[in-house]
Amino acid sequence: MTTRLPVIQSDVCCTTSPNPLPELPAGQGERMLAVFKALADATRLAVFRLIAAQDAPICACDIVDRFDVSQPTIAHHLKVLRTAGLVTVSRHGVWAYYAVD
Amino acid sequence: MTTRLPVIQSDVCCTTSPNPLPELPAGQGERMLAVFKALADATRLAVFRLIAAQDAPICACDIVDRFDVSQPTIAHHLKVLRTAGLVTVSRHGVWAYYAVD
DNA sequence: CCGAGATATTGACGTCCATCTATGTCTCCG
DNA sequence: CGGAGACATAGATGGACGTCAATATCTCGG
Repeated sequence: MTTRLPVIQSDVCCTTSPNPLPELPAGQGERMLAVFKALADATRLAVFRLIAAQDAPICACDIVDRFDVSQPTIAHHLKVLRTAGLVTVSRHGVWAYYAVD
Repeated sequence: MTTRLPVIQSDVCCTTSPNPLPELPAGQGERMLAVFKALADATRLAVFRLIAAQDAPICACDIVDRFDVSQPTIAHHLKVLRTAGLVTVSRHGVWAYYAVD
């Protein structure tokens, strides 16, 4: 690990000014933040990993069965994952099938 | 996008049972969650991206200068990033230099 | 149509957390 | 040594969010 020391002038912490924060394409910063927020909850991360582990879209009721939280909570988490662009939903009759996007 | 339909039996939402949630090596689930939590804040994500954009470790004071939040808030964010294993700190005298881990 | 069931929405509530001010700790210089 | 400055910590506070119960919406079978 090479440091940038030594510091020649004693009244400044470093000789070279740091690089600026790199710009991101329009909307990409918000997208990235939304993805991290979506996966920053234990339940929601597990829901996403369960969906990602499937070979085919998984029914919402099967997701509800596998967690100890209520059905509205699962529905809320699925909406967050959908808004973040992480999963897609396709409805067939009364059932909703989720898959990774 | 191929769905798993049609459903033959009308009283169940799907014919095959979903795959279980895959197991992760010990501690890896907590680590992954900690990383997502650490990057799930706008300020903290920007701090991390600023550190990652450098060619050499960056001084903490240079980070403070680049954001509109107080010095204790930056110190708090840096501690979260450090705890999540995303950055490392090396002190030289009174200055602290941060780099990606 | 009407009832049953699957999913989504609403509103309330408790907890977590980002932020601040104030203060502590540590290092260096005169 | 003592003061100044860089960074960390402590405590308080306001807002964000995960969760639930209740309810709405939608679809299908009888």
